[in-house]
Amino acid sequence: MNTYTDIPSQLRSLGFRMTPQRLVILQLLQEADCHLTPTEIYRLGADQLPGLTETTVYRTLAFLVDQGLVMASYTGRGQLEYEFAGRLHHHLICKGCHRSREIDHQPLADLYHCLQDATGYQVDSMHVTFFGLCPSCKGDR
Amino acid sequence: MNTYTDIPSQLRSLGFRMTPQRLVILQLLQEADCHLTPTEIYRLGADQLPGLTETTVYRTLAFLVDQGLVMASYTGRGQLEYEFAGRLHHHLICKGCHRSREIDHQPLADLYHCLQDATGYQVDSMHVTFFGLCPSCKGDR
DNA sequence: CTCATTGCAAACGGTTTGCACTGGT
DNA sequence: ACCAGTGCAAACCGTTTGCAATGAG
Repeated sequence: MNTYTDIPSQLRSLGFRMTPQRLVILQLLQEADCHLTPTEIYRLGADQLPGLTETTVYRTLAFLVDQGLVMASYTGRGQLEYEFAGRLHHHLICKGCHRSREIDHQPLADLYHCLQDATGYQVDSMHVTFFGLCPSCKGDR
Repeated sequence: MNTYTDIPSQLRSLGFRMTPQRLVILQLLQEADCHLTPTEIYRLGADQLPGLTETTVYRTLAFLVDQGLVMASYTGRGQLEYEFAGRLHHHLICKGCHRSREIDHQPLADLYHCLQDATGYQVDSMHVTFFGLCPSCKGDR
């Protein structure tokens, strides 16, 4: 996976530039322990880098996803959410409190192979989101 | 599961009403062999029932999801997609051509139990979408 | 007749676009 | 100096809301 420090040179070698905006957004995503929406990234980013615009946030996120540095997922909050693509893992979202919990990739690995064999698809979305009710919300319903 | 014909009385017994709008939208979803977006449902529905509005489509879909008659899912086309909640199945979406393919529920059943045991969550999202490349798109990349 | 449901119009919020300017290399 | 990347403003599009009118029961 990508360590943080070699990303700038990695991008430069491909003809891209490392700008303050990209740095701030990458740092935010790397330091966050949860998904962030474009709006959240814009608010947090504008604190550190006044003048940052939402346009740039969207363009930067699309760029980082293209480069495989960031992953997008939909967890039901209405906006896509983004996170640093560091580690293979998945999410289990509570429909009650919207809190999310990580799931290790291992239990899904077999399933992926099984799907590939059965369908002929090259299953490359290594990020799956499940929905359910967490233990503390289970009682409420 | 729900057969189509008993839905009207099912809703009436709960104090709701069966309107032409709800009927048309239910029929569309039941006859479609794929997911439909609110916009698609509006266009198809307005053909059969002139005067139908987008507002009504959105409200009706939310209502049908509440009643458990319809399921929503996000497949990456930007809008939520809806389908009749008849059968337990999942989807595998091709990132190349956006065509989708059904996956039987069986291979995932074990995984759900496994997740429930490991996390304590009551996993109730019985609809998962995977992404990948279909056999014919695999060559293009 | 009543109240759930609809239509209309307007607001809303997230996202995208065009274009001139800026700043990384 | 060049061109990738940004800011700004406006457009865009899907979705939601308020309110009066409608029509299913």
